[in-house]
Amino acid sequence: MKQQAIFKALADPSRRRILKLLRNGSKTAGELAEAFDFSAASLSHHFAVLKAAELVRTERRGQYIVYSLNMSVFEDVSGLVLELFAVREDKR
Amino acid sequence: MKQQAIFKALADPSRRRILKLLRNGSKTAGELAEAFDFSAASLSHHFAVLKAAELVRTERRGQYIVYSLNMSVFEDVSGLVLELFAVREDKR
DNA sequence: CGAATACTTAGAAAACTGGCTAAGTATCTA
DNA sequence: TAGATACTTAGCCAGTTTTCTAAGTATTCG
Repeated sequence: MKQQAIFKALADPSRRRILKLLRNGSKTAGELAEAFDFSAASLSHHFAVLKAAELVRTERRGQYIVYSLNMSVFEDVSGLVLELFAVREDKR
Repeated sequence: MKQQAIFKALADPSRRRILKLLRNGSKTAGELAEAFDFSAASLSHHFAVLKAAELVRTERRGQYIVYSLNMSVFEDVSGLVLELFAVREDKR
């Protein structure tokens, strides 16, 4: 789990919006792009950041690339947040 | 609740470390500074970011300034994370 | 094969971040 | 009141991030 990559990915509002758009199911890059004003290239950059954090997974379907939430990282994220506040002996 | 301020504040590893240091109780700016290598001024900047996100509260005690976790925001943060992944009708 | 579609990668500019030093404010103590 | 202590604020600089356009890759279809 790439803690820093995850928090960094979540720091941008557009990327959080992408995650929310994916909550109800996978979407192609193009479908996601419809929700945003900036260029496909900029979107693609955001996808890359989300992928680096393993928050999303991709799958090529013909000429399309389908993005979906990586739910297994969700637990990691929840754990990280808990860890920030939960009282315990310092581990580091 | 300042969503963007919260995610931005959590994006920096030093700031997450500050939060962890505060889990077991309040600390003065000076006590916190002992855990870091950089200048008091830089630390102070990080404190300001955490305060802007309302993740910490401060209280002056004589010449010291005491920092403590603002636990009431903890629920907000958890909620924000849940919201990113939980399936539901898009609200925005 | 060649053109069209769907994305990504590269490279550059503008804005933001995170560090520093120096200077300023608040409080205590002699 | 003067000096020391504990922080914060201001201003600066280097490195990162976010956006764009242009160029490149993968896949489909005629």
